[in-house]
Parts: sequence; structure tokens; C-alpha cells
Amino acid sequence: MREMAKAADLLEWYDRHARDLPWRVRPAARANGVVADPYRVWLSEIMLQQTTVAAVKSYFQTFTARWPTVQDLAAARDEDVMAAWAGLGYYARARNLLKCARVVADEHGGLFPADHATLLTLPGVGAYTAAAVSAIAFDLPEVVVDGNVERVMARLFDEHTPLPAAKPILTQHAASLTPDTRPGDYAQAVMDLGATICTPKRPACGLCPWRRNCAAWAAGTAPELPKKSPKKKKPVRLGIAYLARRVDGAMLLERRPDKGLLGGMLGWPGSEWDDAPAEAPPIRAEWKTVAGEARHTFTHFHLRLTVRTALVPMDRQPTRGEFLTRDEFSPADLPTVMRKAFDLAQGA
DNA sequence: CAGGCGTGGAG
DNA sequence: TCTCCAAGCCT
Repeated sequence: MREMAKAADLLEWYDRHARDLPWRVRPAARANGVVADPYRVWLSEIMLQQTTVAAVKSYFQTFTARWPTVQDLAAARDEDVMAAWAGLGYYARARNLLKCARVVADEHGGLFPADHATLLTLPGVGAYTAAAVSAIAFDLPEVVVDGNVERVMARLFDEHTPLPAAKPILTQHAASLTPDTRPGDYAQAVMDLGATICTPKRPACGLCPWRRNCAAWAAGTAPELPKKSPKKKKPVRLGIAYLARRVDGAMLLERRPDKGLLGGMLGWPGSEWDDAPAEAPPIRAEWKTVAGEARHTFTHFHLRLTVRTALVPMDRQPTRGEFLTRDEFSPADLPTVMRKAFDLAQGA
């Protein structure tokens, strides 16, 4: 009979293999009493939601350099934070990030709460993030379950029930392994294991400290776990974007409404995105159509964007949006799909 | 509870 | 080119 996996074995592995990440206090430093800054832990966890470590790194550096404390972030202008988040995706995270920073600054004296229940009340903080902050920043023995942990547990216990139905049982398994000593390091250790060894494809089982305890390794089923319910196919939608340049170089842009796709972000005025978009020019002009199209894939549909451009005089007033001067606007402030439209118009 | 919500990298 | 997917949250 296989022996039950032990947290201590994983912690031993983590002590030797922990990745050096900008938001992480390494195990050796933790042993010397260094504690994590809850602000940095929270910020990193929000950025890491459904987002790779590689994509997050530079954004984390930018944010912490510009807004070193939660009070600094709470005092920031909305448009500056949205611009700094541009390109990272899931923009509701940025809107909730600001809301949360202001709640912590105004209602919690600038200190992040440590307990799971209070963390859960914060905007953008769900079950995973609350547990992660509680464990990593305050070393409390919360059960941290993200996609990595789900995969590790599904394999360790050879659980074939597909996600998301399997979530409760996988959480129970995770709870059974969570230790009272070094829970913060343990949480990061399981996620590191999932990210580097117990990977979705071609897991490196030969290097796994829990191999001898792994039911899926014994059964040879590790690579096919966890099972997932089948996903839907993405429809194609069409759209038209209007890039108006004023003679002084200012560009006509529009702040998108807070709710919905790309909420709160800058974008080009345009048509609806559907099967047969109607023309919707935001200003009277001689529009020229750029050859080709900007293609972009969102979570649930593919977009093919036709780009029209125009040069307009200083005194012409738009019916939508507003002109932003060269000083007020950089293409880097745009979400990627809008930047693609800009690049296409530039001939890039 | 299923669907909305981004993006870039890997295979 | 296409599919999968990465430290989820909200409604």
C-alpha cells in the first residue's frame, strides 16, 4: 500500500528548489524571521490570477516601483492604474485592485486583514486569493487551492471526476495535507511543484518528491489528469475601429464603460462586435480603410477588426470620445486588441 | 452554475 | 494556424 504523502517531504524539496520570484520571500530568509509584505503578496496574487509568472514579472516591478505601498496605490488616479495594467488582461482585476486598495487604506487603517473571512470581503479577492494571502503573508494554515493544487491532488489521489465537479473532493485532499508548520512555504511549494514538475503536459514525474505517494504515477494516468469538461467552440465576430488623427497629432479615443469587455480601458471608437457590424464613425471625415484586419482572440470569441483612418482638422468636433494629445496618450496604455488596430494603421 | 472576462507562450 | 492553458472572480 502506498504511503500517504507528507507535507514535510515537499517542504524539503522546496527548500532546495524554490524559484526566486520578485514577490517571494525565500525559505532561507523566512527561517531567519523575514516576513512577506502583505501588499506585495496581495498584488502578486491578483496579477497571477489566470496569468503566467513570465507575464506578471515586469508589471509587478512597475507597480511596486510606482506605488510602493497600498496607500500609494489607493491615492493613484484611476486612469494611471488602468494604463499601467494595459496588456495584462482581465481588466476587472485592475478596477477591483483599486477598489480593494482604497478599502484597505480607508477602512482597515492601511493594513491587510490576516483572516480568511475578512479578506473574502475585499473586491477581487475570492476563496483562492484570500487563502493565499492568509497563508503566504501571515503564515496561517489556510487551504490554498488553485489550478496547480487541483492538478497535483487529482494525480496524487488518481481522481478521475472531471473539473469543476471534482473541486470539493480535491479541496478535501488538499486540506488533509496542509500542515500547521510553515503553511505559507507549503502553499508556495505545492504551486511550484505544479508549475515546474507536475505540469499539465509531460509531467516530470521522475523528479517529483511525491512520486512514491502518487496514485496516478502508480496507475500511469498522471498525464491525463485532471479531467475537464469539454469546452465550447469560439464564434467569429466582426467589428470596425475608427482611428481619427487630428492635424496636431492628437488621437480620438474613448473610455470604455466599467462593466463588460475591456471595461474601464481606453479604446478606439467603433462599431458593435457581431455578425454584421454597422458603420459608426465617431466624427465626420473622409475615412480610408486600412488593408488587412486586426485579428484578436478573446476568452469566448475571435474578433476580426476592420480599421478605418482619417485626418481631421482642429475645429472638427467628434460625436463620441475625445482627442488625447501626444502627451496624454501612448499606445502602451491600450489593451492589446486596440494596440493591434493601432499597429495595423501604422503599417507595423 | 455556467458563462463572461485577456493575453501570450508552448506544442 | 489552431488548441490549450496560467497562482480566478463575479454574476
